[in-house]
Amino acid sequence: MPEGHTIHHHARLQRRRLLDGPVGVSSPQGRFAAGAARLDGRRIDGIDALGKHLFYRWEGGETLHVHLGLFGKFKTFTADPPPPTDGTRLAMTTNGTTIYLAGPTVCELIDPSDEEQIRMRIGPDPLDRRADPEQFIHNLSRRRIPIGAAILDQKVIAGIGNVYRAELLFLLGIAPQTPANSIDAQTAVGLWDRAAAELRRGEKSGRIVTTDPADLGAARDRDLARHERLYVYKRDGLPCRRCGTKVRITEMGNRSMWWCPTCQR
DNA sequence: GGGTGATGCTGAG
DNA sequence: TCAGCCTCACCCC
Repeated sequence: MPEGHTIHHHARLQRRRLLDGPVGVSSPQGRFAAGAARLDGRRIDGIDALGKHLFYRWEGGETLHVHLGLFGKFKTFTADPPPPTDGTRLAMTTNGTTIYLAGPTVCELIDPSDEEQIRMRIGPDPLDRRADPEQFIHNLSRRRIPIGAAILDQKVIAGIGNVYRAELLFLLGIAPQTPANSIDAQTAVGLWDRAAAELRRGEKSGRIVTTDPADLGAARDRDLARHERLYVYKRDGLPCRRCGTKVRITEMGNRSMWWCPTCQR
């Protein structure tokens, strides 16, 4: 699940659940046992999301850094949590809410200089109100790589993953092979604005929906079936929803990229 | 019950 | 460029 919208979604929900009182912390799997022991029983003062990174501010000055990677998942229970699975790295419990974290790439305590380094190496996050779109435009202008590879690079723009990159380029009608530095400023601003809008939409529901429900005879995003939510992602060989051309798949930036050769020129 | 793939990223070579 | 790492849901038998 984890692109930027997921991370911000979890941050928002967990702020609501976890900031109320002392948090019981453990590591059922054991791989975060030492960290859990340090945090157990303390309060959380705040939870920040930046791109695909989560930062938990614990009472006493500790910062917990979590990155879900490809497999990481949070599970939240508001009553009677089941026993944690073998892979549960972190369990947090407060006021009847239990949150399990399994499969993260990163779950570690960091100090301010570590956090500074992480912040230095990621680009502007469209879900961050203080982010500067000019920085994104500047970053694009300095890369000769294809736009399809550039927007997956977290140093260029933070929070975009493989689903959003394919969908955003389709929505903007940009061929993924277009060199990033040949994108004009107006198009780049359009891309930024659309990224922000789509990520906000995904953040609300916790799922990625880029299609227009009205086009598919539905009233709301949530009424769409799974296969109706996206324009091109994983739809290779199927007709483009806009023009009927077969959706293509190409490798780009080590990942599969789906696009419509007619709509994206 | 086994095999597989996935919305990510790093570090070695 | 590529192997490696994290875990689990889903498919097929």
